[in-house]
Amino acid sequence: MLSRMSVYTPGQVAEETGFSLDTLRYYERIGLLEPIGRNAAGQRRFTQEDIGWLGMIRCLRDTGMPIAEMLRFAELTRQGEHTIRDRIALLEAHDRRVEAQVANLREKQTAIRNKIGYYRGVVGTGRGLS
Amino acid sequence: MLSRMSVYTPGQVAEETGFSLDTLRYYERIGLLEPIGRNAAGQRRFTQEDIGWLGMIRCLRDTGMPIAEMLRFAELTRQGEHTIRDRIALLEAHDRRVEAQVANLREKQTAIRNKIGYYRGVVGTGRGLS
DNA sequence: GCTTGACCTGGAGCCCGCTCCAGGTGCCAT
DNA sequence: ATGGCACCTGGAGCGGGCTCCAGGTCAAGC
Repeated sequence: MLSRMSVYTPGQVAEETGFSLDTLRYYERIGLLEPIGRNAAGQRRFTQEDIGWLGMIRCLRDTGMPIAEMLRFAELTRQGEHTIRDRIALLEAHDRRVEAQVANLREKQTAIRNKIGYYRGVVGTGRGLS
Repeated sequence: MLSRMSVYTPGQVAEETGFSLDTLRYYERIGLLEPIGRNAAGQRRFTQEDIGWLGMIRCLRDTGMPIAEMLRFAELTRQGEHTIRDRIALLEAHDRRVEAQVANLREKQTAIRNKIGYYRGVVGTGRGLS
């Protein structure tokens, strides 16, 4: 415990973010994370900021954004403040896709529930309807 | 137009269901569809029932069910009415996963919208906050 | 009778997003 | 000083779900 100055080992970050060690390394390799700081021995030490960024990545991934587009977002972010409007546009477009996703999910879920209801009717009466 | 007796060519089915020709053939190959009827020339002719089943497949796929599990469902269906309770259980379990999916999507979407709001604040005031 | 187009088959290939591996280094506790 | 463990690297491999291809068959229209 020599540093309470908010750095985290790969293991801790994996634990906290739910990404595997391999995935964290992979994301750094492809440039989705910018190069993570290292200690004297060459081991990664993540900052609070890295973890925040990983939180964003987690949101985008979980909502189905492909890596290529997350890379685009990462690049914009690296380019500084003059890209904020582009970032807003990107996130809004994504938000719309998420909305569509939810709508589709709900629609299909309704159909599945209808099927369940139909099956219940069949077992309920003890005789097949189709 | 020799048959109005409800059979459909692969092209028509692809059109209607949104599955590609290759995907339809693939699904038949792996047993997700049972063997599709053929005309004299060996070309597939889908029935209304086939199309109905494809509708179910579409629901399950769009809600993220893996093919392996759809195969299990297909197998149960083929085995007849005594598997209906199992089918209900399978669909209910899936329905719960869909519910969780939607909840997760909504949660992440909220975070994304917050980020958009934050970015708006930044461009709005013309000065960065982070 | 010839072209065009929709279809057929078996099998190879592809993309995505990781995941695993071998071989090696360094820190820490006993 | 020795063992164990967390970590390192570059590169290969994998699983899921299609997608594409070559080479061939038939049917209908010009």
